[in-house]
Amino acid sequence: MPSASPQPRRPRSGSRRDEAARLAVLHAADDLLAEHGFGALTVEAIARRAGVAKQTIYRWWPSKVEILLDTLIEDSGKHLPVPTEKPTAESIRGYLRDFARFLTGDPAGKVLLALIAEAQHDPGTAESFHQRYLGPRRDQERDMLARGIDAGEISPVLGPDATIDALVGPIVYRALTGASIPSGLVDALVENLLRPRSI
Amino acid sequence: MPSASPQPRRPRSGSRRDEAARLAVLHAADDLLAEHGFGALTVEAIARRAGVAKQTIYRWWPSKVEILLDTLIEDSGKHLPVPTEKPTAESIRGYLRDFARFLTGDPAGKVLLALIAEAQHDPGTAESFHQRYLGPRRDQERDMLARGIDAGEISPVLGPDATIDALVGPIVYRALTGASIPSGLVDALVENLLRPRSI
Amino acid sequence: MPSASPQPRRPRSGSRRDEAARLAVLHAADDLLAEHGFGALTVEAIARRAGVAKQTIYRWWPSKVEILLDTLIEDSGKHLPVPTEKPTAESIRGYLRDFARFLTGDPAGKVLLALIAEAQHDPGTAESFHQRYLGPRRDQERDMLARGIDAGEISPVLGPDATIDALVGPIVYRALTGASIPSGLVDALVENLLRPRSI
Amino acid sequence: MPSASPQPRRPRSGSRRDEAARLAVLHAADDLLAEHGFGALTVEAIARRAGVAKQTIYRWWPSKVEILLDTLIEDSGKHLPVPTEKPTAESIRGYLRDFARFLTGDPAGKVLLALIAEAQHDPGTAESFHQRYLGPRRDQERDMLARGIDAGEISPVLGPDATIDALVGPIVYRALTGASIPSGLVDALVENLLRPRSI
DNA sequence: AAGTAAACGAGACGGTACGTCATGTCTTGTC
DNA sequence: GACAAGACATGACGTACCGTCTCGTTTACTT
Repeated sequence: MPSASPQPRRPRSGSRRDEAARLAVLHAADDLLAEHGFGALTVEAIARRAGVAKQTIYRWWPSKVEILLDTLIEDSGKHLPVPTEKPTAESIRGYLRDFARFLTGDPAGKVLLALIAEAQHDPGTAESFHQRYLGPRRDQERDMLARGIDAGEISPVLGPDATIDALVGPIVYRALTGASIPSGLVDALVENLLRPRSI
Repeated sequence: MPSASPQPRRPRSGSRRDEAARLAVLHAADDLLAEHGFGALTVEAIARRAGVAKQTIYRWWPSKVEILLDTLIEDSGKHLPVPTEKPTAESIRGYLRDFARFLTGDPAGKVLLALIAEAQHDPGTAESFHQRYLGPRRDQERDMLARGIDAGEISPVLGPDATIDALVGPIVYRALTGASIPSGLVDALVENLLRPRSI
Repeated sequence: MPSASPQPRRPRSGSRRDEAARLAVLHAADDLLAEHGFGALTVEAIARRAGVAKQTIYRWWPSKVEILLDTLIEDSGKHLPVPTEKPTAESIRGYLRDFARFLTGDPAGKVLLALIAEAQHDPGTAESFHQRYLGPRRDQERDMLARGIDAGEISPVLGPDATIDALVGPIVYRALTGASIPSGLVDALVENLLRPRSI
Repeated sequence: MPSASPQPRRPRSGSRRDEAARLAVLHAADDLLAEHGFGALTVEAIARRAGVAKQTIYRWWPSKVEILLDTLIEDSGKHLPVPTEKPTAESIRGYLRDFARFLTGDPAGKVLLALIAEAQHDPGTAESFHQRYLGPRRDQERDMLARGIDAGEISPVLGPDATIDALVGPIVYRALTGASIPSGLVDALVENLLRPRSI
């Protein structure tokens, strides 16, 4: 269970990091984003709502984006795990449906969308977002696909990354444009891009 | 060809809008975004670079987002027209390839990505963006598809909107995550989602 | 009856000055000062309330101070004439009492106070204020005093200007500090500074 | 010797007020008024010249008028103390002469004139000016007078406040109208309004 | 138990941008 | 040519956050 923040830090003396403050910041950020949108997500507002000094935030997070990344990594690990066993076509379809539900229904989905957005505005965010979230998750998804291919369950018409983008892209795009994601769309994507051998 | 700015406004007397100022603002915004990123795109910076008073900007645009929308509408009309004649599978493939090139190569493509991003942060932007850009363009794209179906050139496996999202989504998603868009991806999407009757 | 504004102007061709506009501006300025104070007295507000274009104001008055001067000269000529006949000690006392009433009661008195104030802030105002109002009025007051001395009615203990300042100063000062001006004060000043021969 | 600024403020923790910034603001305001007049006295200009952030000014002073009041209170306490011992007619004459010199010669005198002026334009200024400057000083002056009377040194022909206004009014009025203040004027006022028993 | 050092709340500070207002100049079309 | 209308460049307004920097207080590990 690695902490998302910089270093565990084992000081030779003195106080340790205040876990209550860390959680308060994370929750305050989450709540502010959910309740008032990204525009209201300022360091000052987070500090105010968390009952924490600004300095405490700056001490542990280089930017508010990293706070969001911390919450996203934690939440998406819990609410949207990449299937690691029995990678059938069916389980992949299930993962994509969960992903659609996560994006449109879960508050943490809003965090993901906000980070995709912020990455367009700021190169530093893009860098961090890839290294801490997109990259690791993509690795897991590639694994999932590879195991499905090995098991003869699927036979994609595209290379691994292109396949994932072709599956995930429409879902993300619809979420970004505020559209709903009908399960028929997911099914059709899986049907046509993974070509399960059953056909 | 509707003007991108608020209202044509034909006052019975008094000065008319200064076209030079309008263009200076549009170009300043474009240039700032391209050169220094969205973070540097402040109303003050636009005014400074355009040699224009802040008030002149606020007089004609409710927000900097509308400035970007104006440039996007103008530029994407010029650099990325939706094919209106002979809608063959081939011309649709061409349109999508142009779209990919627009997103990754054209400065105006960055504007589109920035607006998608900003729409996540601000509901007002989302609203405006849909009404002034996404909606009208989607209408043209639906038309293109419909004429292709009528001509017997294509036979999509999904409904019109879902088809477009399935084609465009992966392209946009790769652009948003900073990935290149190989033409093989576009070809495969067209191949598998439009099922041209020639197969 | 000289017009207070620049020149009567007898243009060889074209329209003449619009008297209605001139009066509208004067009254608007007066009303705004009376109703909302000097802070609300902007050229824009005057134009708005007078139903007049800003340019019309700038065409005829170099600054809003000159507008106030125009109204002050007109009003103080009407409401507070310097006694020109029979300059007895009594009539001088009467003039000073009228002056006190003018300053504290008449809306035009507020204009005078506002001009004294504005003259502290702006040298141009000071210059104009002296030449167009204070100077001429002081000349009349000096005349009044001189005729009183000639008639043997009064015998001031100070020179003419110092006498007038010693009489007028306390009245103005109390008005400036928002204090009332009891008639006893005026009487005592006259009593002790003019030394009427009756004593 | 009460501090001129709002509240001493003794927060239980956190940074204290930066005395250097406070002085820089006071001096910047003084200097700007002296060098470029009231028109140049903007909060932005003060901040610029003091090398201080605008917010620092707004944090401690509700308006630029209060800055001037702070400097006036400090300077007039130093350069123009009200005599507290041996209140002879002579010492009162001296005080009035000092007052005249203060108004026409001392930079802080310009501050006093500017505040009298600004009080005409803005009721808030008037209120503050009375409570923080005019009132307390008037109290001291009344004391001075009362002790002079008790000592049998003077015997004014008017009540206390009227006497002070009759003495101070002409001095202030001449300063406001840009006139010099000859010592003969002060002497004559004292002579005729205080009736020292030696006559 | 006393000493010490980091983390903490509070918040002042120099900045930058916000969106609004008034300035004085100008241009356009009407009378 | 005067006028109403109003666009324009300029610059100050007062507010909100930014990220940095002290302050004292608390806390927990030394010694």
